This record gives sequence, C-alpha cells and structure tokens, in this order.
Amino acid sequence: MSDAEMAGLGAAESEVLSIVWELKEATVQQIWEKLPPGRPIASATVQTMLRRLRGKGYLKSRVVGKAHVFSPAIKRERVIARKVGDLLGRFFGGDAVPLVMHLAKSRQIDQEDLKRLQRLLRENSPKSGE
Amino acid sequence: MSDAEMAGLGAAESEVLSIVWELKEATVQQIWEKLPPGRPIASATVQTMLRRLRGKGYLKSRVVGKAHVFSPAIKRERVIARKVGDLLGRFFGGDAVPLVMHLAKSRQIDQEDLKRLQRLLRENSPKSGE
DNA sequence: GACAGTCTCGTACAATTGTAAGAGTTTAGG
DNA sequence: CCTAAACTCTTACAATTGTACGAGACTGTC
Repeated sequence: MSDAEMAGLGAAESEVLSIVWELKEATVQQIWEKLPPGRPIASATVQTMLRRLRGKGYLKSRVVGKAHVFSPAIKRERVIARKVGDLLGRFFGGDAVPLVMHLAKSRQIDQEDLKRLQRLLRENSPKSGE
Repeated sequence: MSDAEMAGLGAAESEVLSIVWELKEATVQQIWEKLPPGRPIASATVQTMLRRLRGKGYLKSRVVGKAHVFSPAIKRERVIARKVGDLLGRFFGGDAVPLVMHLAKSRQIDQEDLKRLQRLLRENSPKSGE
C-alpha cells in the first residue's frame, strides 16, 4: 500500500488508533475505558472505528474466544509521517521550518528543547540509515 | 467564537482556504486557476468550498458586480494553531518536542535549521509579546 | 435450569465533506 | 439583433465519517 493509497483517517478514528498504539493490543472494552473523561461515547462506536480501521489496513485482529483483539498493522511512524506531511503541505508550503517556528512562537517549545534536540540529532545522527 | 466552537475543516476546504490566504483576496476563478496541476476539480466545487468556508466564519465576501470576492475573516495563525494543536494532541500526547524530533529524523529539518531557529528565537524572543 | 447482567458484533442512520451539473447573466462577434 | 462563449451562483447527490441500537452469546447466581 503506497502512501498515496492509504485511506484517510477522521478525527475519531485517529483517536482510537492512537490508543491501540499505546496499548499495543486491546479489546473494545479496554480502549473504551481509555478514552478521556469528557468524551461520552458508546462502546459500540469504538467498535465501529476499530472495524473501519481494520478495513483500511491500519489494524489487524485475531479472535480470542468470542471477541476480537486488535493490534496495529502499520507503523505509527508511517501514519504520523503522512499526517505531518499533509499539514505541512496544506499550511506551510511543504517547509517544516515555519512549523517549528510556529511552535516556538506559541511557546510550545523553547530554547532548551531546541538545544536538547540538537544534541540528540548529533548523537543519533546516522548515515547508517535509509 | 472560541477555539472549541470553530467548525472543522476538511482537506479540500483547507486547500482552498490556504489559497485565499495567499492571495489575500480572490474570486472563484482566480482560486481555481491557482490549484495545482494534478488536481482536476470543477470550478463549481471551489465555489462550494468558498461558500462553506464563509458559512463557518473563515471567510467573508463582498459583492463586486455580479460576483463575490472572498477574503480571510480569521487569522491564519489561529487556524494553524488549532490544526497543529489537534495533531499534537492526537499523535504526540500534546508534547511538541517529539514532533520536532520526528521532523529531524525524517530529514525535514537539520542542524542548520535548528541553529537558525534558535537565533531567531533569541532575537524575536521575549516580552515583545503576543 | 431459568434469569439478569455483561460484552460482543453487525446493521443502520445522521452529519459532514467532496464534487459537479445546470440555470441565469453579461460580453464579444457577426 | 442574435448567437456563442465565459462566468457566476444555487441546488443536488455521493462518499466518508461519527454515533449507537438491538440481537445473540457467555457467566454467574438463586
């Protein structure tokens, strides 16, 4: 499945998918309980999200007893890359720098963070990769 | 209109909205021509987007002759903040640092950029508020 | 062993979003 | 004047996404 073919994700779908990533593996029930408090939603709704996510190839499931246990079928990285790419393309002309600038301006990252990032980057800095 | 109440934006809507920001002010025709080549879409479709965007409060329009001229009714910053916030919340636990880390890892920003950012941040930085 | 509670799943429906056909109007040519 | 081209706007419809009801199956209890 190429990036371009990867079906879209709605807001609610993303929310559920994130929880599955976090839990590695989970049943409807578990996911439902993990939803934030101010989010009153029927467990049946969560189930629909799961089914669709599976249909789109984001999740797989195995049957345990009567129920389905869902787990990721695609790397978190991959989805994030796509989402970030979309955002970048749509609002920042494809250039990541203004995005970081925005984060800085709105105080969501500060000098400290940037420094830390640089260090990580240097260490982690591969050439091994790709 | 509080942030929370601000109606959602679909992908196509965002695309059109971005073009209006870029042009400051534009008619259907102008926007339509500005769409990327590999995006065959009827001008009537663009018009629908514009009407909805206006309905949601993102755009306003004045009538010139028989046609409508659209222009932004809300700050680009504001919408971006919202979009970025969503992404952050949904995929990064609300923390911006991992996002930047992702950008770095995927080579969308590099050490140079970080340095430049730091400099900008320092100059532009504090108190000159909001 | 019948009954209430619990949890699953499939099906269904409403709202939102993407896309466009077609009617009405003005403009340039013949 | 009449016609064709160029635009505009309104209306309509299909796909996607958000949300949940109600039917079956399993479990423990009197």
